[in-house]
Amino acid sequence: MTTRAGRPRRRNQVLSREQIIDTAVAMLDAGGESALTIRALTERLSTGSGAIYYHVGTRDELLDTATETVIGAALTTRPAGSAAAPAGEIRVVALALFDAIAAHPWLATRLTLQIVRNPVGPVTVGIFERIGGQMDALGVPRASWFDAASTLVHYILGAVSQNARIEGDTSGIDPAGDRDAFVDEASAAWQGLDPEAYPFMHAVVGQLREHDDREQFLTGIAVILDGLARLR
Amino acid sequence: MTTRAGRPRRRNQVLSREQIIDTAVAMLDAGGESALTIRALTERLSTGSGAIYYHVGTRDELLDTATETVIGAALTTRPAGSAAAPAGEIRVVALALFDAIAAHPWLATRLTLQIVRNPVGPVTVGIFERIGGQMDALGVPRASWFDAASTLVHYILGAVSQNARIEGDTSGIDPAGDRDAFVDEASAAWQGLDPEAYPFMHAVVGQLREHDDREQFLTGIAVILDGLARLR
DNA sequence: CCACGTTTGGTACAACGATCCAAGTTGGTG
DNA sequence: CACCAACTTGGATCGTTGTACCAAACGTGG
Repeated sequence: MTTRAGRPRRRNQVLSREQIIDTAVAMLDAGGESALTIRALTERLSTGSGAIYYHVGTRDELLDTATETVIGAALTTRPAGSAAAPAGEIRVVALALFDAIAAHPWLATRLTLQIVRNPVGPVTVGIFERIGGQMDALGVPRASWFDAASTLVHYILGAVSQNARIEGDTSGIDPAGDRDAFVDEASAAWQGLDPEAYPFMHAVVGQLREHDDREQFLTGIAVILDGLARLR
Repeated sequence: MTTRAGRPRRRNQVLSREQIIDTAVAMLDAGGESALTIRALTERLSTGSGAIYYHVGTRDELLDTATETVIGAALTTRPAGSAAAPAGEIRVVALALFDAIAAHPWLATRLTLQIVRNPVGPVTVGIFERIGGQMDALGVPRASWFDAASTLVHYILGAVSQNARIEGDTSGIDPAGDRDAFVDEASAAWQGLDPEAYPFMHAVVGQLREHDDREQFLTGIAVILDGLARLR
């Protein structure tokens, strides 16, 4: 019970970097990106802004770090347990990202922002390596590996970002109710469109009501895998 | 040359809504999202903030409106000239969006933000209708229309957003030089990764150097169309 | 010519991110 | 045991932002 440090706690460390990041993620989850202010963070941690900047730097760097932390954790799911089929491995990674963004909707914009500004960071590289590593076993010719992996990554990140939902308040105890209300509103809006200008939207409004986001997401992956199979 | 109004200019109208939006888009193109401040906008238009809020509302609404304007303009390319092949029509729409985001990089985050917050708006509906309208001619079974169109839209918007490039300053007279420098930096970073932990990144670093964004984007669409052909 | 709704320019305020600094804390050293 | 130096912390401060609000200017219909 003494202060013997299992981890290399160097000198006086009342506040840790991980603590700040975890709190930031919690605040982002609770109220979205606008809820993470330096002031609110210092108040919740009972500290000053100096400590925050000392440990994690600027607010933008904190958001990047939070993104890397969450995505990194999501990517550690099933670190190649028993060698599964390559298609299955891709599905596992894709669903891990899908669930991560469902739990942390603020990732929707932050993820693309990070990919655009820093395509060399651990987020992009980690996802790409994990997906691309299956190209060989998938039978994709070596010359098309980059194109094939890019197609999958673009689809996965696009679908995952666009499926994010932003709830206005934290009173949403029933997530299914939120989703139903959202689908109701969307289908009502689609139905109200001009049928002659938007024939397709009217044709599929029924499928909108019945579809399952997760299933549709996996269907898209299956479609792309089918398409990739023709590349050989 | 008198003040005879061709369009219904109602009363005293020194400042028009379109003027504000066009100026906002120009400022966004020049310096990114952070460059569009109400103050800078009022200064450039030689007016006050009251006029801005009267015409276009809050800053967030202005950004949404700017997004709708740019995307709407991009979607009017080839409003069904001569009935082309459905795959060609999809390519036209996809490339229009690709070029739009290349010309306006700030769309990368704003587009997903708008889709997430308002999936019923003209942006989402316009893209969806334009892509989905080709499902019938493409031979996709009616029951899969929604899934198929969603797959395409998710891929297109994902790829297009992730391909956006944000330049730091406006001194980039040579866009090709910017791109080469970017690819050089990225490939150097990929090369510097641990080859055992990231074998795939090392395997495709050569393809990264040689690839063309636009071609790769179209390859992905072709892959998905191939996959959709198997749905029948 | 008057009156009233429309449009405009500017002021004011609260909140934000970031910088800076002085005080506090701790482990090692003599 | 005393002391120093580096590390860590909390808060005060500054410049900037979005936006609510208001009074004057404007022009059109009566």
